[in-house]
Parts: sequence; structure tokens; C-alpha cells
Amino acid sequence: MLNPKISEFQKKIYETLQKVPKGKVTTYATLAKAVGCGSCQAVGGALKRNPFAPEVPCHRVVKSDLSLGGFFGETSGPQIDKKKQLLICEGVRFDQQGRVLKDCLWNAEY
DNA sequence: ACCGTGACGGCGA
DNA sequence: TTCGCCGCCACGG
Repeated sequence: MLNPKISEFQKKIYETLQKVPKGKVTTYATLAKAVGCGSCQAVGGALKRNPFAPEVPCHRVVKSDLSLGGFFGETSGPQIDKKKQLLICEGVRFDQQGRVLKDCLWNAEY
């Protein structure tokens, strides 16, 4: 549905995520700070149960160490591979370590 | 590089 | 409705 009942907490996360331009990625910690939350895991949990799958680009969120992190509840597997391909498709580059290049990170500290 | 702890929200029993 | 446990993490030792 377009209007499921969600908490303001998740709403903020989704809006912040939508501010991330295509071809760029952000981290859980950055999102957590953006919403004023001290827990990065809470952010991940919200994305995990993200009711707006294609609407909210949850695939543009990576871990603070620039690794892909998880995707739809899978820390590894076909979902993660899909996530990687999706990011590449948007223009995000990866190194041989499977990490996102830092210049692809979205600077939210303006 | 690895393991343990910290922190916050959501969901299940 | 309340309590407890888990989770797409982060960071320090």
C-alpha cells in the first residue's frame, strides 16, 4: 500500500534515504545520525522490514566499513548479489574487496 | 584481524 | 498490555 501505518522513526529514515541521489550510497551510521538515533541497528531493522521496497532505495545503504552489509534480511546470498549488481547498474563502483568506493558515498553533512 | 559490548526499535509470546 | 529477545550495525580492546 502507499500509506501503511508506520512510526515517524521509520518515516524519517525512508525520507532521508530518498534524498540519496542515484549512483551514491550512504551508511547506516549516517542515517542513524540523520534521524537522531544512536543505534545503527535500529535503522537496519527498519530497512529490513521496509514496506516500500522499490520506493525506498534500501540497496543504497551500506555498512560503515563500506561493505555491502545486508539486504532484505540476508547478510549473504542471492539478495546481496542482487544488491551489488543493482548498485553497479546505478553507476556505483566497487573494488575487488567488494567494497564501495568512498567517492561514491553521499555527503549528508552540509 | 577478531571478539565482545553498546545502543534503539520492532515484533513475538 | 507488558516483558524479553532479536536484528541489513558501530566501535573499542
